[in-house]
Amino acid sequence: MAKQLNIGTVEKMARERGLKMTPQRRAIIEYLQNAREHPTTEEVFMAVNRDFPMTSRATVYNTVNWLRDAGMLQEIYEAGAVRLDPNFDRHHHFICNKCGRVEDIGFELISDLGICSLPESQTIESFEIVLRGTCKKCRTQAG
Amino acid sequence: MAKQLNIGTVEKMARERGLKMTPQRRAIIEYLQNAREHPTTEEVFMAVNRDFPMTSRATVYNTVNWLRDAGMLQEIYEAGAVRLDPNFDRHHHFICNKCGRVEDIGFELISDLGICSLPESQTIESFEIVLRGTCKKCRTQAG
DNA sequence: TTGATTGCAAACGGTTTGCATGGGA
DNA sequence: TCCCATGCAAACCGTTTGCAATCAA
Repeated sequence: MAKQLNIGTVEKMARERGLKMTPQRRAIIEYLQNAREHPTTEEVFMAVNRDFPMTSRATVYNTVNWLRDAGMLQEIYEAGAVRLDPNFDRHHHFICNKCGRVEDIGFELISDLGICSLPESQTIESFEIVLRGTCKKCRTQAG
Repeated sequence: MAKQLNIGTVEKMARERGLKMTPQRRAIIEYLQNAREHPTTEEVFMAVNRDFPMTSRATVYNTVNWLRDAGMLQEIYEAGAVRLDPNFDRHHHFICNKCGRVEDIGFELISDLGICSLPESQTIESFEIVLRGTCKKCRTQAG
């Protein structure tokens, strides 16, 4: 099972650290745990306020940073703004050159990364593969 | 030989497109073609002005965007600001988790990327591997 | 000569901060 | 009750834009 942002785990973590669960935080986490589109913080802000007014931008940023620092949210740096990924299991990314959509690629789908002759000047702790190309939607639209 | 930002190539490209070479552009390109540290635009601005006052921030951004659009400069999106990479040959990146330093990894040093079972919903045009860990400097300092 | 490029300053968009009010444990 | 969290607005920082003056071709 993939490690995925989950409100139960967040509540446990909050209790352990003496932090509080508020309706705003719950709404943000509930939106993020189902988000498949790697939303920006602005998109989270708008979506949450559609369902649960009023949550301020500052609260969205606070909550997102809190989750990120706790390792429960991955940030993807793209042009313009940071995108959020509730999947914190090891995985890779596909970025569409046309529309900018970011898709998760399961870690197990790419195998045999042969690091054959890296000079030993760095200690490698993790790696991620960023694939770029055209997504299904753009490919069928462009013909 | 790696494809590397080079003032001769830029001059040729400028001539072909009817664009002008100015002292400011020359200074920016000369700095970038020797830069090994993946500078931010702000760092380019400061370095160029140390040697060649006065070049405005706007000019640095214009020139960088022009080179990027011509495919002669790669941008690396990291937290905070975009970093610039005069190496536009295929290569991978190593990012230090401690100091944030970005190092180039030769494309040929990592082989055998086995894409074994990608669903065929995307067309892959390129890929880049982002390695994360501790760089030599931070490793020896931290002991 | 002439249109691309420059410097400047203001605008812009994403993110952070300070502070008084409000609310969860 | 006691802090933590909230909303708001201003600040911040990287980047873009508008404009008049300038300069490479």
